[in-house]
Amino acid sequence: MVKAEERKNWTKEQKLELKKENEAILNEYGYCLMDGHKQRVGNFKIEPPGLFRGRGDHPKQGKFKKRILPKEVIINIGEGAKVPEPLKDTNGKRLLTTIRYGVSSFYKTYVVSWLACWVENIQGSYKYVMLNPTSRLKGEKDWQKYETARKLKDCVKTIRSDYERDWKSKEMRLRQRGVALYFIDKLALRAGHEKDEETADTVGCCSLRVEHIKLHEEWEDKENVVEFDFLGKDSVRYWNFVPVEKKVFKNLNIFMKAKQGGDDLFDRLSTTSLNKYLSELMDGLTAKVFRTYNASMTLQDQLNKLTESEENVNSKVLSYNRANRAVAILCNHQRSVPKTFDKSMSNLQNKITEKKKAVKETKKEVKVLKKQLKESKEDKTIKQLEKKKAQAQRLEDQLFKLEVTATDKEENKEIALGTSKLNYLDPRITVAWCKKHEVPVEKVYNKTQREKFAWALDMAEEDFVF
DNA sequence: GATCCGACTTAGAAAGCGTCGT
DNA sequence: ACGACGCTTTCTAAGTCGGATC
Repeated sequence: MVKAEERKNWTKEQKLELKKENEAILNEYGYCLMDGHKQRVGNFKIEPPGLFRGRGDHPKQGKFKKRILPKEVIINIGEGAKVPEPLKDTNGKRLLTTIRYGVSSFYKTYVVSWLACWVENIQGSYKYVMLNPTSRLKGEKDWQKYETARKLKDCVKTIRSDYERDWKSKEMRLRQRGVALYFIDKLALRAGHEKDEETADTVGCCSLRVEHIKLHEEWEDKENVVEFDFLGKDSVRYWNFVPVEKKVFKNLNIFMKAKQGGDDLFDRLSTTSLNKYLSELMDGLTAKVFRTYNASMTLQDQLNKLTESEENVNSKVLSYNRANRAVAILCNHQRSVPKTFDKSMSNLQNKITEKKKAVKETKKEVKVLKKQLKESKEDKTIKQLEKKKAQAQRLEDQLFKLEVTATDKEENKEIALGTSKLNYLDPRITVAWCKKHEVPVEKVYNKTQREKFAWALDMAEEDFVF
């Protein structure tokens, strides 16, 4: 392996050659044939050996992740498909790989979608080579996910009144389930499975411990406020003050009674039993469906609230980003402040100052021309004035755009929009909004996103309702 | 019913790369 | 031609969840 530092000093020719090499690798290994269709493969390169970098306070951080040998890799190919030529080591010895023909026929009643897999040595878990998100298979799955979430719309009312009823149940188990489900629904918390000691200490809804919440009867002129403070997925901190219904507040008091900080808040509840209950309420319903449902609903609501039909495209895009941001906040999608944030922000401010100056000056020039015109009605001056006016307008538009960008940037400082855009927001909402407000899709989706959401771009109904 | 296993989605950071001003 | 900057792509860890197994 060549160090990145060294690579920087390579000549243009060397860099070009590397690029060509990578292209050749992509062409040879980056695609597969599925039902006769050529599909992009996602991660077709095996993970190189190195130090394991867990996130947060991970007990196995720094452990050596070993090199995976060809014999450890299982390839899943169709029966009768051509077995790939085994790679050879430096001595010309064949490095054999396990081939598994149609995994479904072995012991499964369903067909898996992975192309290859191996077992990793840190947690002993499987790693898979799968298709790219642009593939037909992944697109179909994505569509299915949103259809399940949309189905929830029809029964969410009943589910909500059911869990509110459960807050008064005689059975503690049902009260806990009712409160937990309320959190999952209202706050878009993750299910929160039990985890072993070998991973960072993070929690979701069902695994919340007493120490993760504080009850405030009053907090900033609100009543019955629950303060959440815990580390969620990827050790991202969830810290939120939430006013809740009195019954929920009282129940939490009961759940916490006679418990230590380290005890489970919902000691009579497991993700398994919760999901089992949910699946009885609606086919395909699980805890995570609520996240998808509430995220997409929030986007749609916010777009309706924030978009003004008379606005120009830039303000509309700002509105879109704000709606997207509301979802990211709901789902707690954070990022660390980019290293270059302060610098790029001050660059932007400088640009704004300069543009303001330019606007001012151009307007002055317009005035001068107007004065001239009063004195002598020359054709030349009329033309000049028109030109100046147009220039002033152009500059003002540019200024406006810069100011919008600055607002957007500041509001986005510590919030990651990408995750919700990619995983939680039904793309058909976005596409319909773009159509309705005559915003080019390119303004809200980049190339990758457009490729991934090709299925929705094709459908493109203007009156789509999630 | 608890725990394990396998397959899949979701996640933030790092690396890569094209563009733009100098 | 060159480096800074910002967006895109890659990387792989960390979740969810259903079914098998203990």
